[in-house]
Amino acid sequence: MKNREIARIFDEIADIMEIRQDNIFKIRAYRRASLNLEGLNRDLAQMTHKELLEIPGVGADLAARIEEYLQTGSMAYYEQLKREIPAGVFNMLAVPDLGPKTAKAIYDALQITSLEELEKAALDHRLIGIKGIKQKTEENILKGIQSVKRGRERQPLGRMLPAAEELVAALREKAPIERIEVAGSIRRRRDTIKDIDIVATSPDPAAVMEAFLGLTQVHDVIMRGPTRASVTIREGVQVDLRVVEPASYGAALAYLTGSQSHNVRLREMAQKRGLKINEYGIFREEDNARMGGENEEDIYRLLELSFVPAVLREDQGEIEAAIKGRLPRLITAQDVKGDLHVHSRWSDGAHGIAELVEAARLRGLSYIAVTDHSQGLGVARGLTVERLMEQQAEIRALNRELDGFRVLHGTEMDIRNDGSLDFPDEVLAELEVVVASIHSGFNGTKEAMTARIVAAMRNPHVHIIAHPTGRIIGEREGYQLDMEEVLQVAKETGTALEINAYPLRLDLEDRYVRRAKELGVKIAINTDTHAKLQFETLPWGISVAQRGWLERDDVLNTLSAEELLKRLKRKK
DNA sequence: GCCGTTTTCGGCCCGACTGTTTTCAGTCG
Repeated sequence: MKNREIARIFDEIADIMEIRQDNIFKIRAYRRASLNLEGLNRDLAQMTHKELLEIPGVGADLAARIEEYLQTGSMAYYEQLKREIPAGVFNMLAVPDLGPKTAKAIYDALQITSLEELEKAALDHRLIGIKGIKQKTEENILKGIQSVKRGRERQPLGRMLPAAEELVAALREKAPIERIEVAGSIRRRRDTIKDIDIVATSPDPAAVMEAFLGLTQVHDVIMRGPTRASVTIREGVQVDLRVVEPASYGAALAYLTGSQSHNVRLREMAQKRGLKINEYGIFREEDNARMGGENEEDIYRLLELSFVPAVLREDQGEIEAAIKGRLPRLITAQDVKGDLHVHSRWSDGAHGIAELVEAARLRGLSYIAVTDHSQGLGVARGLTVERLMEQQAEIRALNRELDGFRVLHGTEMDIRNDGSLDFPDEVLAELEVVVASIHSGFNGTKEAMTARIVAAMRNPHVHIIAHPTGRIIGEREGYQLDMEEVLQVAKETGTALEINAYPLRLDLEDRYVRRAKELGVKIAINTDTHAKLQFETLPWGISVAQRGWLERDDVLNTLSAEELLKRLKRKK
């Protein structure tokens, strides 16, 4: 998928134009388009010209550049701009706090062409004396180079949300705090996170700042002011804290939650109504009278918009929907009645089926499908046909004893390297829920991997494709897949795709979830539980579903067990 | 370069913090 590449190119074009001191609004246009492409829920390569023009911030010119890149693999305008600017200036922009102005000044003075040369120049104190640079700035540039070397990859939500909640708990303990919340892309539940944003109110803001800077997790202080401080924590992740007056809490929370594009849109709308939105509140332009800001709802109300949940704030059509009052009624965890992907001790799970039932009941579920691995997956003690049938007998016996809860018998069947399935049709016909997935041969070509999944979906007994891309966030990329093809065949065959709620999977990705909804492809939100505590991960999957605009009826396992079984039989 | 329940031309979100400055430019989010 070229979306990220093109987003990066637009951002680099903006960088170069900034160095050239081009028109600031033209630069912003490229930045805005870049942001929106990065968060886009569709594969650019699959979109028509008309659809490209519907992307916020993309007009005729940028659509043409996107198409040029998709067709030729390069963008003439970008290549030309890059030739006009020395590589040295460009390379320096990677250093935090070193922007286009300073980079150009350094280049003009020293003709530096790489970060290595920049580091050497800083160590030799040759930067001092260049316009606006003294000792402190030189030191900061050196620090910045170190942080570039360490790298600052986006981190999995699965690790950053717990880290953020730990910081909030520590702050609550050490300082007087009224309201406090994790904001930013964590609150929007993006699957990867760049930094942690926290907003708080307190009767003693200075005490909160002091407590924050003194937390044991804090590794380095980047900046500190009366209302705002930035630090890095162990993992090299940046944490920003904002402390505001209670009357500003909602405005600050909205501001820090973003996305940036969403906020810019709201501020533009406010402007047209003679209002001004900042992180302190929403004000009337003429006399600066405060109209609201204590709660986020004030902002949407004053703009005559439906309240937009944080998970939707990506400037991907939610504002248009909020104007018309047509936002989705997002699915909640309470809507989910069962879990269709659960492992027991029969294969690689840690608990017996009865224990799993008990745990699922406590979570408020009324059914689970036990889907242990199939025979081909030796490492996970996959079940032979004989063992599968023994398991069926145990589940039938258990169901006779259960009241108000049902165990469905299923399998997580391996899709073999050649696209064939690990159980024959007559065995699959015995099962109530057939989940199929790939566990090996991840290095196949896009065509081969797509063909494997498609072959599985074309089997009339396969109900759900589990963790469709196989990715583990921060550890391994998913295998290559033509997701549009997969989605089309899912629609055609009536096969559901899984949102795997395991925090490091979150696979299907949100943008494909939204595409699935557009096409009418059903989604199952499953925990892939291997130990009973893992039922607790359901909310992670719900967040992905919400980011994909899903409502209750888009999700298979919001049905009762009876309705579900009826639905699943329809495929055969 | 984009965009339009005031506009197809003339606008374009808003503020904090730092370092180097005697009032602000640069950078970031």
